[in-house]
Amino acid sequence: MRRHHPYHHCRVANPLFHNPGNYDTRYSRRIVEKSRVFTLTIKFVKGLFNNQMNKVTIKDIARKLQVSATTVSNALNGKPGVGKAARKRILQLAKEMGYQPNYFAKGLVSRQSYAIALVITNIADPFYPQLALGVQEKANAYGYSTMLFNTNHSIESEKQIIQMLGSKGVDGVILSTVEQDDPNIDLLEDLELPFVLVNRLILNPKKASRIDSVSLDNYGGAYKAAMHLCRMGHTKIAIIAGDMASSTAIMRTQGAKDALAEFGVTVPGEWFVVSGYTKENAFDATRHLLSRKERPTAILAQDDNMALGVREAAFVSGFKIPEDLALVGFNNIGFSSLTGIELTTVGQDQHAMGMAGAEMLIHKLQHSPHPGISSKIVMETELVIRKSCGYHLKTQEQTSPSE
Amino acid sequence: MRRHHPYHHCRVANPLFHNPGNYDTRYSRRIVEKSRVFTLTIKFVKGLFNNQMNKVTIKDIARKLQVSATTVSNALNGKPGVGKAARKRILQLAKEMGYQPNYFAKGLVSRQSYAIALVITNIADPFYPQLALGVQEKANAYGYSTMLFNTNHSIESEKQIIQMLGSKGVDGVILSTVEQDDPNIDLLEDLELPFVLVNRLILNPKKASRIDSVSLDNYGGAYKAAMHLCRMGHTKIAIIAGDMASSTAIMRTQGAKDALAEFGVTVPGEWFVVSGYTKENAFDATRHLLSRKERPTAILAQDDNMALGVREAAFVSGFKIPEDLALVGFNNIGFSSLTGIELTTVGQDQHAMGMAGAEMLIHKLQHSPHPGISSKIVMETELVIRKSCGYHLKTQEQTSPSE
DNA sequence: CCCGATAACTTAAACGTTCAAGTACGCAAT
DNA sequence: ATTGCGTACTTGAACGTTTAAGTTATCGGG
Repeated sequence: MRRHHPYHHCRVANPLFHNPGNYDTRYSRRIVEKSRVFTLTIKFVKGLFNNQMNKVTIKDIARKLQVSATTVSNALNGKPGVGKAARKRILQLAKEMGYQPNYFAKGLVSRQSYAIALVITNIADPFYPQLALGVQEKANAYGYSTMLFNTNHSIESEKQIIQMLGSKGVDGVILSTVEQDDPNIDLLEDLELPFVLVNRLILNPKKASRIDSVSLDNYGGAYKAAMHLCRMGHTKIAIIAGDMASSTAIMRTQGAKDALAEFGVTVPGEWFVVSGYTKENAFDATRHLLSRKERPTAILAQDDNMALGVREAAFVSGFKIPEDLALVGFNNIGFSSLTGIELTTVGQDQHAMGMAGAEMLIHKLQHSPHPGISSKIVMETELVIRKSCGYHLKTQEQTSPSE
Repeated sequence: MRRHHPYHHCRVANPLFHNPGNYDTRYSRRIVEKSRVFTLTIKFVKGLFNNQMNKVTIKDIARKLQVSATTVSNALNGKPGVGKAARKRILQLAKEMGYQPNYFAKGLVSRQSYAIALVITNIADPFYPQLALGVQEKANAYGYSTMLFNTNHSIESEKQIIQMLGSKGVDGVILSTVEQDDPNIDLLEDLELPFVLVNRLILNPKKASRIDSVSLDNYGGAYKAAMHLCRMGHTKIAIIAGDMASSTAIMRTQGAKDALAEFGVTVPGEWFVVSGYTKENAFDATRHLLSRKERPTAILAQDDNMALGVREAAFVSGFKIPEDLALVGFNNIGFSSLTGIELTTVGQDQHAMGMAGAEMLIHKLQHSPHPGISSKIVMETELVIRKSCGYHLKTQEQTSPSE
């Protein structure tokens, strides 16, 4: 007996086995292009559509109970000056009538929205969801809600977002800037919008003392990672950076170079590549890197996403990881621990970072005018050694020449 | 020459080579526990800390130009009834003084906040970031901002969020419910908060006709996936579901079972496992499944995360994928295409889904009272065949017995 | 018995905007 | 010259809440 439904003839799309080098972002792109939506609009009858919200206000409650609006307000907010009996009746009736305080009226007089904005480069980067979750959990715990904005690494778009926030009524901003010494920080200061930086650190000494931040010990993390490669005997090491504009990239580069310097290793110019922050960018950069005559034996990618791109490029170019090429990433995103990937990387706790950022901002909002104090949190990193660096194959480590 | 800095003695943490079976979420947990933060508080001098915002208002502008507030308002909003010269002067001065409209006052009278809420189960699930991005991009394009909330699969927490939203002044809600027939949908209706469902579909016919949604063709996707396994000759197939409460899981299960039924295959009770939505849940479930005497030759995981858990469990139990066990996932998250993972899965376009949801909600908000019309969008899926199902090893397919 | 203090309440203004209803004025048609 | 009308503008109320400054009534102490 044959069932009838629309999926009977199941189409097999883009069978990758026809395409053995299967690292392919065009693949996902193809899906995107192909995805169709079909809409069906259903009519139904509904008695009367009541568009205007017949919201119950404080005044409605006051009228019904023959008291003043102020008394109702005080009762609802647990303020003194309301008798026990009256308070009880008011709370009771408010509940019955389904009273919901009007957010706008409240905000208009109190000048507080209990909303904060989280402005990051891109929520689809696996680094950020955990951070966003941390921010949101902590904010919620304090009664704040969180608005999310993505700058897509564009200064211009960041500027627009911040300007918009100025009149959006958020109490404060948690920002992961696009660039080191981002001009939009000045904008935030001009707008007198309280903010903290997250995953970024201001290096400019003129501003640094003024600006709160929760950052990562990127220097130390990269130092440890590079040190590790040196100890494994590598001297031909390439670095693939996302950009050189953010404090993150600057510190990671510095940390790596300082570690290498201790072993007397330097990275030649053509082995220091600034590729952009995506897997695809790193893929292209690595293919190029590996096509030359002189090849590195190890690559430090400044981000796990990029490391995954390096990995794919190595495979496509016919190199094995770690046998032919050692690879170290940064961030310890969820997938780097999977069997077959086992990426050596530098770990941290994005969730805690988000929580710390939110806590810091809200503290600032609530205990506002501690003039002249700024605080910085720097979070520890941890080198997570897996198989992509080949450590499990080695029997003996090099020691630092200086030790 | 020895450089001095705090990272000289670089600690190597948790070397996984001591721990060969390295699938270990305790691993990341350990990092979380270990992550320390160190705070340094820096004092600096700042002239006078001006806490109260000396915001410029419409009245300030009006006073300076000797016109009424209404005229200023009209000029700024591009409304008619303002002379050319006056309009120009007003706009000019507003810019000079850095006028920012007060969001609360505006909202109080217009009853619009131009903010929508996106309520999902968990932003850290790789399914959602792309969706959130889509929502946010579309919302921004219409001048709306997006608030993000996570329910963590808890009905209670979802309820609290929605109740809070009632007085938070959002114009509408995009919701990915925790459960099929979620009681909080009634709550949203009671609060008269416009909403659309995303990644969910209401099956209950009494409510379905009233509720807007953007969902996935989960039935069709699962059907295709199961069909594929059958065509490859599998008859011993297990299904690992996240839950059986959401429409997603219900439809995926139904689709798979219908496809299997066409080949006369049924899934015995102990091979249909409801594990929970995480990689770890699926890992445990699979270990249990594979420890029995009678084992399936293929597993349908209803989610790529879970499929990755299945994969790790298979490796730990000593089985190879796809040789010993075929594996199919669902969602086509970014990492399923990596070399060495190459998960066969069902793809879709989360970004487009988010855009469609936002578009639908905003349309609803702006053309509000079309009484008696609800719309549903069902998005297509696509079977993405990679290596985890063993298709690349096969030479011949089975044909459906009914064909 | 009166005074001052405290508690329970009320009044009215304020927050910054929009909106409905007005006024004033110039200009064209009668 | 009067009417009518459109344009440029003003006035005052309204949105729902909080808050400062009242007004009563009650009570205990001297």
